[in-house]
Amino acid sequence: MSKVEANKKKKKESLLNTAFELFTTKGINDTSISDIVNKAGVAKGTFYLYFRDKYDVRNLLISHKSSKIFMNAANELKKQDIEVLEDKIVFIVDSIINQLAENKGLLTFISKNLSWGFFKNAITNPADDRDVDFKDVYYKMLEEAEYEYNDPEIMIYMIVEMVSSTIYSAILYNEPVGIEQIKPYLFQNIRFIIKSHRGNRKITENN
Amino acid sequence: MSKVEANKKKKKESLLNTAFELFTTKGINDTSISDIVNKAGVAKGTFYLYFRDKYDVRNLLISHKSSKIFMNAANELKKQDIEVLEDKIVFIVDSIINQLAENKGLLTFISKNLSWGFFKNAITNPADDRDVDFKDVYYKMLEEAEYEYNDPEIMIYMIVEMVSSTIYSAILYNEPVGIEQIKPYLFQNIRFIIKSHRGNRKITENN
Amino acid sequence: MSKVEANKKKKKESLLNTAFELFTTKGINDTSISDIVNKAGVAKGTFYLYFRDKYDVRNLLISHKSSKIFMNAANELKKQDIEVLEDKIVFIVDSIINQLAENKGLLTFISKNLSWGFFKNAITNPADDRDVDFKDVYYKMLEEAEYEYNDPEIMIYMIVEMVSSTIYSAILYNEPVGIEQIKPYLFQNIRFIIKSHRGNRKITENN
Amino acid sequence: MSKVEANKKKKKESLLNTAFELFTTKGINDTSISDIVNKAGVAKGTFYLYFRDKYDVRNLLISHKSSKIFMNAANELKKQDIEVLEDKIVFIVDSIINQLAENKGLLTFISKNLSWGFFKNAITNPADDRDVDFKDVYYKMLEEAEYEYNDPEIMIYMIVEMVSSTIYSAILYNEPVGIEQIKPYLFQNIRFIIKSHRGNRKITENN
DNA sequence: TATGAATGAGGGTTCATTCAT
DNA sequence: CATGAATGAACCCTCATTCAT
Repeated sequence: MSKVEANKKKKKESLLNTAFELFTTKGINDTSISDIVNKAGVAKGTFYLYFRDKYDVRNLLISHKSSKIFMNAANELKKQDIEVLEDKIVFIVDSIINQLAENKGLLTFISKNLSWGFFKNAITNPADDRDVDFKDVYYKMLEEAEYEYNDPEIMIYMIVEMVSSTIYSAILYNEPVGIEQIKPYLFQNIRFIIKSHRGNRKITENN
Repeated sequence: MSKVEANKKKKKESLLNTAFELFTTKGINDTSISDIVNKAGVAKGTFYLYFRDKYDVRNLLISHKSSKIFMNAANELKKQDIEVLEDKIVFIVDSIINQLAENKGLLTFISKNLSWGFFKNAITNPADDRDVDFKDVYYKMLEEAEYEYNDPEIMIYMIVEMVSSTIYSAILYNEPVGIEQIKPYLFQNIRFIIKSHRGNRKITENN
Repeated sequence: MSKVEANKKKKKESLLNTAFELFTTKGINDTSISDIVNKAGVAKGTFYLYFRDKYDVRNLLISHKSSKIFMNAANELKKQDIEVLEDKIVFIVDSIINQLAENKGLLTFISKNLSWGFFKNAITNPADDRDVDFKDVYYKMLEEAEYEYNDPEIMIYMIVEMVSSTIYSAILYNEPVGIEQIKPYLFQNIRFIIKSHRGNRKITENN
Repeated sequence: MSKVEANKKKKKESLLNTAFELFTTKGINDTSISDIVNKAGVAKGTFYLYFRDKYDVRNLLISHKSSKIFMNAANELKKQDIEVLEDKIVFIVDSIINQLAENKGLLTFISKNLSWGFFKNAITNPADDRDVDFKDVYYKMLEEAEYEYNDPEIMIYMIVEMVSSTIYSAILYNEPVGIEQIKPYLFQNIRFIIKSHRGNRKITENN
């Protein structure tokens, strides 16, 4: 029984991995279900046992992959000794950018398919146990911060949108300039956005 | 001769309009060339007299439509009596946002299909005589400004990307909040971006 | 399992037969894949499960059909008691001619589509287990012959080309004369070709 | 008026030449009428003023081109001082082979499209004033010969078929051997064919 | 569960032919 | 005579989906 379960999981996993590879290399439009099952080495009918269609696969992949990226960044952050909120967020963004710069297929895939609504949902309702809850991390960071912040959701929205749209062409096409040249401006803007949402300084026991 | 020429223009125009309508309602992936020609009332072969494929149509449409929007904004600006660079740009952005809020199909269409590389090309190499040269307008605004500006291309890139990505979900889904609530933050960020690129004050005859 | 396999074979066979019928009546250029599948009573997609395109079908048909013809001739020869090489080859040619005279569609089809390169390949690399290896038979005949022969490949090439080109218009159009009137000349020429390639008489135990 | 006539002729000529170039390089199946008129620089409708379809063009071209080749060979022969019929025919064949070996596109074109019936018609009913009457030349050669010949039409048929089918793969693919290696066998066979049709020696005034 | 043969609608594209100019 | 815009039938081929095994 457990063996059967394991086998099923393996098959699903294999389909997801194969689909991801094809989506990031050929694009989702040019990837057929035939392509996926052939490469994964399973029968066509099997695909429909696990997924409704390829867009179903895409959604799962985006959730997993973006969650993974964020988790990596969050884990990196933990190892550091950073206190100020701005520094933390910039650190995370920097880590995410670096991961995406290393994996341009993934960047294309996510950029072309990610919408804010979906992102918000994916990141706050983890589909998989191993997926991280971004919202938790974010609000914990805010709690630990020295200041209070107004409209924190708008704040993170602006940051996410600015970052996600800005890095795409810089990483992929070095347009208008390479990602490393964009970073200083980007980080400066992030800091500004955060600062502009800043409220009162919190009164803590330490003060 | 002129009659034939006029007829050709009309036919091409008709195809473009029909394609636009279908692209904005059904999406480009779900729009077939058959759909377009059927709705436009021409034969299938006729499509290929004017366009290479539907992506060719898409590119032309994006160029025309985004140029049109910008032109409207620029014309509005002329009627105002605004002097400061920040104010001018915010005014233009505001006008563009308002136009897109009025035409959500267009917003979807442009957002899903516009890339910076293409935008840059389209807007600086107008395909049509009636299309405006955005670059000209931008650099003229810089010339007239009180200050000099560093890396003006990066500056406009950041603004364009931030605006284009931010307004999408706010206008279409009121997520995370409605566009009117986003605007103050957006404009504030724009002003900050501009300010952070500011160089020396220019020495003019008036000083 | 076996039932499925049998069904597949039947379907492929059906497509091949239908294609053959259409190719020989309408010609390959005027036969579309739609024609084939309609007549065979299968779906269009099914065609592509078995063949790459109609030229793939053509090649298979030529291989099978020409192999079949030759096999019939060879089998007939076995029943005879013919010793001399010239007589053997003339017998085979005669048998082939008679078969083609009986089936003019096949003659047209083969003549219009057979090239020496393809023939050589098809006949020496049988695609199907049931297809005969012409080369084997030929070289065995040479071995059993009383004499040795120079350039046997050129010899058979000349014979094949002369026969194949000569009989076409004689059989189909009685031009310049009917096939029966051509035969004496043809056989005479074959004998001459063979004789002109003759080398030494072999030394056998009987001598 | 004459100028108009000349212009018409020029246009037709241009279409024929262009079609020939395309037929010999891309093949007749892959050449569309659009291709022809585009390359020839005339309007599509113009094509239909001169030809019924592309097969009409093909037939004209085959007549002209094969007539031209034969005419060249016959003219070469005149310059020689050859008396014996066998030598004359071998000389002509050799000349034709050499011409085709120099122009492989033409060889493919003619081989793929020439049938004996058509050849006979084309060569005995010259379409153009400048086209040569092969039959005349042939029968004149027979008249001048030392012997009488039986079934001269079969004789030339056998020769033409054997030559035309034999040289194709030798010239184009060096299969089974190159054309120069085939020639000795070919010429030997031609001589044999002629000899085998030989009748009585003619009684002439010189004897 | 897993298979993969079969389907057939529908996609993009080409092209010979016509005909108003 | 010459043009070339317009046609639309017909082509090849793909592919998501089903279902008997």
